Amino acid sequence: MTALEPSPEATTEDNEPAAKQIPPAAVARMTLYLRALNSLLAEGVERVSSEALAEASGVSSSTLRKDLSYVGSYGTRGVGYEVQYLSRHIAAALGLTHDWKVAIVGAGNLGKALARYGGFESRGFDVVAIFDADPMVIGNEVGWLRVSDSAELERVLERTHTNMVVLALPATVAQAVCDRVIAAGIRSILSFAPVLLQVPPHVNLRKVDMATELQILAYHAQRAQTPGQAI
Amino acid sequence: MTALEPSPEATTEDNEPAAKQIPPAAVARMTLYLRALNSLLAEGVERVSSEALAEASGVSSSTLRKDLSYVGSYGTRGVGYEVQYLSRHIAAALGLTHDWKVAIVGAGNLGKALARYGGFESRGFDVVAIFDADPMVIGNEVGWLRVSDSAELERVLERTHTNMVVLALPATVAQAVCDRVIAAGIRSILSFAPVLLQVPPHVNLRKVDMATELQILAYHAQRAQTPGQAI
DNA sequence: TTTTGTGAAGTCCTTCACAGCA
DNA sequence: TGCTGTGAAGGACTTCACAAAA
Repeated sequence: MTALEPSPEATTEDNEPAAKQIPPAAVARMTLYLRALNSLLAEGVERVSSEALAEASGVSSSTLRKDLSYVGSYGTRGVGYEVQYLSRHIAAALGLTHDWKVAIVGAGNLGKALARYGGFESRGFDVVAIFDADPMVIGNEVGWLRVSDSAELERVLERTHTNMVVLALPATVAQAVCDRVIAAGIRSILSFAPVLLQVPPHVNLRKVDMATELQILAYHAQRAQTPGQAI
Repeated sequence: MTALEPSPEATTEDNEPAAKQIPPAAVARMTLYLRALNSLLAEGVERVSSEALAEASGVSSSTLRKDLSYVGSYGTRGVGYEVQYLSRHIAAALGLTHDWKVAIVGAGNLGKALARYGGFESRGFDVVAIFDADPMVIGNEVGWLRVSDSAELERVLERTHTNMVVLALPATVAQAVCDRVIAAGIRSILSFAPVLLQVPPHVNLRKVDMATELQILAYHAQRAQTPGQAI
């Protein structure tokens, strides 16, 4: 029991939850290990060393072993890791045994692309609804779904048991919709809106901004070409 | 060979920032400051304190001031920062004075969505081409562009002076296309393919994986709900 | 007086190196 | 013997706290 905590004492009356915090950087890399493991599994590989898995994931082997040590010791010294066994344990540690129902808010170019993207289902996320406020768009088919009216947001989120929301909205309306989604009880949000969203502490918000990514690339590119440049 | 080394001091006197290495985490935040500053500019705000800009960017004021210190000192003690002036200097530090021509490879759902997304142009990136290998897709209109044949990749990249490429491809073909793009001389790549890409050291690669983002959210969500759970 | 810019302290993450086990 | 698991060392980033400047 409580295989997730490497911490020695299973305290009786502890105010803090037992499971230890995994460093954010390690959590992000876990998803890489999972992807690499599933890829190996598809190739029929049964065992893998930390060296090989690290290379397949694009990290150093010491980083890999340290990361795995946060979730437990599932390898065999002198041998390596059993691919399927390790994959299951990482998935469990990440909470992917849970059923995740995802709703997309915004049926513009990006929202539709996300709804049609096959990569979610295969990794344990069910897209169960997509919303828009535009009467010209409401009711349209997008993949297997039909666009719901944003006015029905709360009702549909509840009916579909949605527990994750993706915001694919223009910056101008993102905060207002975000507030409604949170009021409806959602605590996990992935936003593609290029704007800072204010959320209460119990809500988990992640942001993806494509223009930001290009800007970061620009910095490195400019640096490689012209080392030293003022305005 | 590029002079990327973080050489401590220039041999001559150094009043200027002198192109020092900026920590990656700071570079990422610079894009937030830039976004916030441009937003303030649009509102007609002329001056801003580190406290206010930090709040608008979602960081602490000490982090903001430390980050700004990497690119120079553009504030006035006791007063704050002039919005436009600071915005220009950060843009220059990020290399956004350069003209960036972006090509998108893959005209599926995501590729098309990216091509039609207006947020790139407004932040200094010109989308100049979009490619696909499917004869049914080649020639179709996407936004202001027409889908080019992947077979013409090298020729079109050169003709359009592309210096950044976005890969919006399935995992299976991403590496092959990536290799071609690099052979064509591109050194800045943003990949949306859910696979580890192998690139030579002089190439700058950034990755965005939407399923990964959801998995990270899942970890935090599961943790908030059920503290301690085995497989 | 106000607010920036920055050494120094503190915290978090990565890498090292080897003990521990199969 | 070979490879994992992990304390300890080393670095990188963040926060603190205050001197410097307007």
